[in-house]
Amino acid sequence: MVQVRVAEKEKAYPEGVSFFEVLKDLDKGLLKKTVAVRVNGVLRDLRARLDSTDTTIEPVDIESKEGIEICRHSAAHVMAEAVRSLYDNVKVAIGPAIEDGFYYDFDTERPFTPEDLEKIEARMKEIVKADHPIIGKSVGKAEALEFFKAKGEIYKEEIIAGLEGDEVSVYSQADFTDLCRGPHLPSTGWIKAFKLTGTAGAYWRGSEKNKMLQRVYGTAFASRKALEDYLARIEEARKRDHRKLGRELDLFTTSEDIGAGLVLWHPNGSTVRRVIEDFWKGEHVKGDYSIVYTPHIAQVGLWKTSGHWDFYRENLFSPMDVEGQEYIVKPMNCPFHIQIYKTHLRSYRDLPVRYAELGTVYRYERSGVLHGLLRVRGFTQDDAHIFMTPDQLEEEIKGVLNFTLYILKSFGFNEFDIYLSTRPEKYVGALENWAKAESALKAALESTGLEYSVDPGEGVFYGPKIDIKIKDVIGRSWQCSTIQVDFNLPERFDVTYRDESGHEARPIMIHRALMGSLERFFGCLVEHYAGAFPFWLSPVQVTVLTVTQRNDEYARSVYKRLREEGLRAELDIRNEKLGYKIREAQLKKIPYQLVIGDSEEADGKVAPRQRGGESLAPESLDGFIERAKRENRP
RNA sequence: GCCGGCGUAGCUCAGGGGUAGAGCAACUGAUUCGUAAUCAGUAGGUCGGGGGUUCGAUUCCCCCCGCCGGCUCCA
Repeated sequence: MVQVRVAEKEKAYPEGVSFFEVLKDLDKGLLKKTVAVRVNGVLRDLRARLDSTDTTIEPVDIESKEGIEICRHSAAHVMAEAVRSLYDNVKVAIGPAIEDGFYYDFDTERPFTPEDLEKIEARMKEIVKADHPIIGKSVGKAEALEFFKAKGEIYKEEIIAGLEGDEVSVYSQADFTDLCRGPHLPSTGWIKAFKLTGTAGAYWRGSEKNKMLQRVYGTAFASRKALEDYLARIEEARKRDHRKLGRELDLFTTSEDIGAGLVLWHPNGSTVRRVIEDFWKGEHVKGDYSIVYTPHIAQVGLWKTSGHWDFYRENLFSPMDVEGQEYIVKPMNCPFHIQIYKTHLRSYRDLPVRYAELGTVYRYERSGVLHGLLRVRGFTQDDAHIFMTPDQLEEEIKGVLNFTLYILKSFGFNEFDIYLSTRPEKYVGALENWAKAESALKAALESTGLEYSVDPGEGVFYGPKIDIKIKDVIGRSWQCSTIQVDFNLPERFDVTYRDESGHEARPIMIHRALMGSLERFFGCLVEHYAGAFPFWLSPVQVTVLTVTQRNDEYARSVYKRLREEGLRAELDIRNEKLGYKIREAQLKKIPYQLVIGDSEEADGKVAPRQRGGESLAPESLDGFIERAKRENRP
C-alpha cells in the first residue's frame, strides 16, 4: 500500500492504481479540472500508476501554464496523427507546445495549402471526438530505434540517437505512436478547444543548411471561451497594426517604386517624428551630450577597420565607386563619432565625451525579414557613443540606464523586460575587461532595483550589453533600447586619452540607442496607443469645427489664435453637417474637437469635445489654450 | 535568402479566356444643418511589371518586383 496525499486529503492505495483513479476516489471535483499530476516534483500522466515512492500528488490544473501546455502538446500529437492518416509518405519531425499554441513539423511530398489546413483540422476534430486513449510507455532505446526505423521516421531516429540514457518514452493513440517525453492528456477527447492557425516552411533543427520541412501552427485552450478570448486578442492586435493605422492615419507608406524597406514619412508621421526628435535633442543637451551630424556614405576602409566589413558583410549594401575609391552607405554611426573624438588630443579630464546623433543608417536586410516599420533597410538610430576611462564605466552605465528609463517613460511605457547579455563564444577583447564590464552592467542594473534576466552568451562580439524591451498596453514586448560596452573599436581605431600620469591610455566606449530606431519606435508607439497619440505627440491636436457657415469668420479667428499659440490645429469649415465633421475628426483620432456654433460665437467661447466622445462645457478660448498647453508635454 | 499565400479604382473587396464592378473616399450641385455618416449627379483602372501560349490574356504558363504569415538572420 502507498500512503497518498492530495492537498488536505490522505489515503492509502495499493500499488499500481493510476493517479486518475486516486483523484477520482479522493476528489472528483478536482479531477474535473486536472490534466496531469506532479509527483515528487515530476510531471506524470493521469494514466500513470502509483509506485512505492509516490506520496504527495499535486494536480496540474487545466488552466495553469503547465496544464495548457499539456493540452497543446497533446493537440500537436493529434495533428500529427491526422496528417499521417491523410497523406502518404509523411515523416514527422518535432511538435512542441509554444507560447500561444503549438506546431508540428512534417517532411511531406508537397507543401501544405490552406485547403490542407482545413482538411487536417476536420480530421483532428474526428480524432478528438473518437476519444482515443493516449498511452505512454517506456521502451528500450534500441527497440525504439528499430520501431521508428521500420516506419521510415528518420527524424525520430536522429532524435533518439542524440538522447542520453537507455530508455525513451513513447506515446500511442490509435495507430499513431510518437517519441515523446510527455506528459499527455489521458485521451484525445480531453482536448476542449483548438484551432489551426497557419502553415510555414521551417528548417529541420532550425538550420538553413538542413531540409525545409512543413510546419503547421495551431493553438489549443482549456475551454472554447479561452480560445475565443485568444482569437479576440489577435483581432485586437490586428486593429492596432501600425501598417494598417499608418495608412488610415496617413502617417507613412512604403513604395514599390522606391524599394522594399524604405519608408516615406508623410506629414502626419513626420510631425510625430519631429516632436519626438525635438524632445530627444532637448533631453540630450540637458544630459550633457553633444549633438553631432555625420555623412551617409564613407569609404569602405572605415568598416574594414571597425570589423563590420568582416562580420556583417552580407548585411551591407554593395560599395559604389567614387573616383576609384570604394564607398558604402553607412550601416552604423560609430566610426564617424570616433573620428570626431580623434580630432583632438583628449585628457582624462575631458572624459566622458558623449556624442549623440539621430543617424540614418542603411543595412541590407534579406527580403524575407522586412516587416512594416519594425524591420526596414533604412532607419534612423537615436545613437550615441560615450568615451570614458575604465573607472568611469559603472557610473556612466548607471546614468545611461536611468536616462533610458526616463525617456521611455516619457512616451508612456512603464513596463520593461530587461536583459543582460554576457560574453558570446566568438569575442574580442581581454577576459578581464569582459568581467569588469559585465559586473559594471550588473551593478548598474541592480542600482535601479528593477528585475532583469541574464542571457548568457548573447552579448555582441565586442562587449556585453543591456537590452530593454518595452511592454505595450496589450502586453507585447518590443526590443528597443540597447546599451553596449565596446572594447573593440577603441583598439581598432587606436582611440586614446592621456591619463593622470600623462601616459597614453585606452578609453572604453559605450554604444547606446534608447528608442533603437525611430521607425521601429514609432511603429511601436502607433500600436501602443492604437493610433490615438497622447496630446503632445498628436499630428493634429485640435480641429475647429463649425456648425454653419455663419460661424466661419469666428472659427477662423479661433484657428489663427491656436496656431499662434503653437498648437497643431486644423480648421474644418466645409459645408457639411456637424455630425459628419465630428465623425471624421474622431476617425482621425484628433484629441480635441472645438465646436463653434452661434452660441459659442455669441459668448466668445469654444465647445471642446474629446476624442473619447466626451463633450466638455463651453469655455473661453484662453481657458482652452491653457488646458491644451498643460497637456502639451510628455 | 527559403516555404506558402496574395497583388483588380485612393481604401475595403467582388469578378473572371471575348479589353471590368460595388461600397466608402474624391469632384460638382442642392441643402445652412448642434456632437460618429444630408441628398443627387460626375469622374476615376495599361487588373503590380515583363515575357510566353492564344484569333484574343486582367483571367492560363514562366520570370521579376512588392506585400502578408512563418523559417533563418538582426552589429
